Amino acid sequence: MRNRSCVMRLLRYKNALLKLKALNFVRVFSDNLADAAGVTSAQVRKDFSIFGITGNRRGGYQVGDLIENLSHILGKDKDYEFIVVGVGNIGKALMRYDGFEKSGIKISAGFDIDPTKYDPGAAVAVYDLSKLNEYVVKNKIRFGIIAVPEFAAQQAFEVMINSGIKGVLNFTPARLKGPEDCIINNINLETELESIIYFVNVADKTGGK
Amino acid sequence: MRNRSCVMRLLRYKNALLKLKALNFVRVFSDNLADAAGVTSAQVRKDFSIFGITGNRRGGYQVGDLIENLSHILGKDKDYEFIVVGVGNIGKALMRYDGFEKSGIKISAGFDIDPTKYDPGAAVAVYDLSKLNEYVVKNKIRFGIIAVPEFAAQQAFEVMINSGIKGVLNFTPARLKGPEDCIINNINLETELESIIYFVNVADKTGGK
DNA sequence: AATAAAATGTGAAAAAAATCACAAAAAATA
DNA sequence: TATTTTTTGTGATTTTTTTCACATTTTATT
Ligand SMILES: NC(=O)c1ccc[n+]([C@@H]2O[C@H](COP(=O)([O-])OP(=O)(O)OC[C@H]3O[C@@H](n4cnc5c(N)ncnc54)[C@H](O)[C@@H]3O)[C@@H](O)[C@H]2O)c1
Ligand SMILES: NC(=O)c1ccc[n+]([C@@H]2O[C@H](COP(=O)([O-])OP(=O)(O)OC[C@H]3O[C@@H](n4cnc5c(N)ncnc54)[C@H](O)[C@@H]3O)[C@@H](O)[C@H]2O)c1
Repeated sequence: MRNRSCVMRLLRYKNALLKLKALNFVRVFSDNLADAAGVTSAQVRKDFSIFGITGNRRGGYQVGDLIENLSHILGKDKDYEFIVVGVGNIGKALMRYDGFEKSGIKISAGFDIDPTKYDPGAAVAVYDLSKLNEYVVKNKIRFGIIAVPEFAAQQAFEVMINSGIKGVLNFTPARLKGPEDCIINNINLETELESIIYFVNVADKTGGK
Repeated sequence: MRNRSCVMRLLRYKNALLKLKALNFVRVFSDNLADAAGVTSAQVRKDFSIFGITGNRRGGYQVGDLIENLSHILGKDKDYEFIVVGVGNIGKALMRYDGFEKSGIKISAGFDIDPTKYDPGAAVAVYDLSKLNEYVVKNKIRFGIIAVPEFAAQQAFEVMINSGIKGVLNFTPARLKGPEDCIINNINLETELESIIYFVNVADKTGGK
């Protein structure tokens, strides 16, 4: 099934393959990909089977072909632009990161309501939130990142949706409500840290110190 | 079962409950929590059932009791300190964030190999990586965050493990290898964005025009 | 006090995901 | 060319997770 975790695995396979390709690998086996992605080889083959990706019995898979196949399935034939709403700690960290390019992702602008954040001349320009609609429509942006304080998240989201954005990565703890056809991925750093605490505490109790 | 997604849900319930408490709510029903966490009410009750949390038939749950129960299960009776390794874009964003306190989380120091990052006098001090062991041992730190470049991730991880750290949040795309008893949570922002692209593209093709 | 209404708690059922296991194909070897 | 070895591809099986559905309990109402 084309569920989230399956797609996340495909992305991991693709990243592992890109590294193998950089090392001039030509062939790869499901076992290798399994190790790289932290799953079983049967899982790798099953995932490929679901998406109709085939290899060569006894010969494994051609690295180049596999990357092409996965890139096509994952819609990464071309580059995609994201905007960031909320140019604070997280927003800035994302805008300054130079590693997205190699994944075909570009952060093309930031938006904020704090005038001290505006910087239309920067490498990644920062504009007033009121300019978002115009910018998104003109540049046909379809993806955005929400990095505003929690209380402003739903409002920022609605501005984005109304401008035509179809997919967002939400860093706030808020659970956004919007149209069915908008994809929302949530990252909650607090709960990530809290879950680590939980599992370490459990290991302490059971695994015996 | 006490698996990751179940624990993540409990954390979401707890966060929703803290907000309800702030609004002076006394009672809450599984339906309310379901809405807040984006799951079904049966899921909420099943989760509680697994952990032996009970409410009052017809009367729902007492907000205060529930928070206490969940906090106990989730091991959040006291505060926990994290260190950050790699004080770059992401590392700094985390160290400057002032919202962790309310979850009982404190980022107590940062470590880097770049001398220009050292800042022992800062609100959250930044030290040379070589000081990590001493600091972690002395302060009995058990949790850390990895925000170094990918190539340095495994090395940084090993320094942390050897100092006694038991749980890490890893922002690099690297798949860390270490002892069984160390908890590793991975956040891969690239694949998060890429998966959004995938699902929006799929929705485009199937869902409509 | 009897009846009705509302919400929990949980086994049973269903759905989803992962693993197994092995025939089929391809390559290597004899 | 025949045999052996290796790895894929996938139906069947198992495991895990979620949902269903309803008896049970509690509160409210008459
Ligand atoms: N920084 C972290 O490490 C961290 C950790 C956990 C969660 N978060 C969450 O991520 C989000 C962002 O955190 P942060 O630390 O970057 O916050 P921040 O306060 O540093 O930045 C928020 C930015 O959003 C801007 N803003 C406020 N309202 C806005 C609006 N309506 N439209 C556009 N911009 C607006 C502010 O001017 C500010 O620049 C928060 O919801 C926070 O809860 C952050
Ligand atoms: N910033 C983002 O938005 C973003 C997005 C996706 C992924 N990531 C990943 O997160 C990680 C951090 O990204 P960033 O943008 O913060 O990087 P960065 O380059 O801004 O910061 C990395 C820091 O780590 C330090 N460092 C290098 N080697 C070290 C070592 N061995 N020990 C201790 N410190 C060391 C560097 O001096 C630097 O200060 C990277 O692995 C990156 O792939 C970041």
